Amino acid sequence: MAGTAGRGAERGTVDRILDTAEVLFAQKGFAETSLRAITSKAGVNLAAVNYHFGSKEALIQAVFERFLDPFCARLDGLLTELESNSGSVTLERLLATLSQSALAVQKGEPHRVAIFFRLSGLAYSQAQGHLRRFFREHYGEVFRRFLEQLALAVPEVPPMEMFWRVHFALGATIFTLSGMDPLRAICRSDFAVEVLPQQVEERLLAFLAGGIRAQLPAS
Amino acid sequence: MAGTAGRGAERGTVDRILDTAEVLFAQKGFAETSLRAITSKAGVNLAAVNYHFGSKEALIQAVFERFLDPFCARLDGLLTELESNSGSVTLERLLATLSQSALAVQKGEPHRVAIFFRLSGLAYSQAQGHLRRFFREHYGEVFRRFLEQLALAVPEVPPMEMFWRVHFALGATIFTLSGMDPLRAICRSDFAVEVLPQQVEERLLAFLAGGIRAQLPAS
DNA sequence: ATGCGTTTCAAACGTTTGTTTGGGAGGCAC
DNA sequence: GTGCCTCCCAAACAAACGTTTGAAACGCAT
Repeated sequence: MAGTAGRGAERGTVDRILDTAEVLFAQKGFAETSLRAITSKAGVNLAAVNYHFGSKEALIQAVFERFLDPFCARLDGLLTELESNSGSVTLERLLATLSQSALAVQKGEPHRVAIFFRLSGLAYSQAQGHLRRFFREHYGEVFRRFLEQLALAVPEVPPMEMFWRVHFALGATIFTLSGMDPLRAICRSDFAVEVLPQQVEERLLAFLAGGIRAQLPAS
Repeated sequence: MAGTAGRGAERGTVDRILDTAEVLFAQKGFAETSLRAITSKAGVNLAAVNYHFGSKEALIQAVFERFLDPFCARLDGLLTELESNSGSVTLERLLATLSQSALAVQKGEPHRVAIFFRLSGLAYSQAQGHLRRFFREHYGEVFRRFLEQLALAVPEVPPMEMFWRVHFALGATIFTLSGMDPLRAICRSDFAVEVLPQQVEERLLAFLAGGIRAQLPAS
């Protein structure tokens, strides 16, 4: 076992593995991506993965940590900022905060946003146990605080109704953004229009706000 | 190779394989489910899969066909019914039609609805090529007709905007319903309330209608 | 009973998988 | 130099995978 961070000098083995793994995982899924595919494309030895990370499972978790740690740190900061200006948080502002946190952590590489959500979608549908637990333990607290602010912003929606609507919104986000590139390609061929990721984000936020504020069902 | 349908008498090998495969695929994903796991749990010989279906890929497609063929047939019928009553289709009615089609094809086994959507989600995120093509070729036409009716029901949303909102809605649906059971469990422990699948459906439809009709973004 | 097509079976096939091994560079302390 | 620790490498490992094989068992018409 060794330190999990590159020593700061030139791009080291650990980072080359993580960079390649996140792309391949996003393209083909976890089980469908072999360590040999990762290591050969990264230009490192096959044994390097088990040496630096311990196992394939640990590598998968490391890939997520590199995404989620800065994301949650950023979100955490923005949330405390919002909490200090008490009372005046709108739903739109809250959603924008969320997407800002996601965008901010990908410095200069917008295509990594798609990878980020693609991986999240895979984690949600493929995670048998170890990833689910990992998420809840590491990032559950920030999520709970976000829900608190959300209840404050939209008090007319009762808690349990909000619980479900948050998951509907989560689904729409992950699902769409994980297939962002193919969808933009369809849009290009069917409507002859080039749609920027930022415009997709605007559209999505409008949709989510409408859904969360929707009229309550009869029951 | 042989006929792909059981001969009508008692539950045959082919059906036992399909029944087991759909459950295991939904639980663990396609790549993570081995033919040995399927055949041993189904109580049939390992070679039976390759004998009756030809390959694992063909088995996956067969599982989807058993779900989607009746679903699309049902949806197709309901659509032509709506098309005859020209002009007066509301968005809510259209969404209800969709969910009716999904519910109707699972006679007496409501838990299969969850499996159905879980598989759809997996197909969307794991499909590398063969499944995507398969869907587009077999069920693209019905989908196009549904979009047509949708544009008629909500004319204030321009086509391209609607394109994105449909995929947002698709994401919310597949994502949530594929994780329906775990979410209901959380709801039970956090709110001490038992939520029926039908109530989830009502909530989802309200959310989707709100999102699709949401105010258009500034851009 | 004989023959034929269909289905089942245990066993083996060749690959590919994640992981482990033992040795050998390279850098730094002493 | 000698030791020591970190890292890299080619090779091998055992296990699991999808698929194929050839023979046995079945159903059914003749």
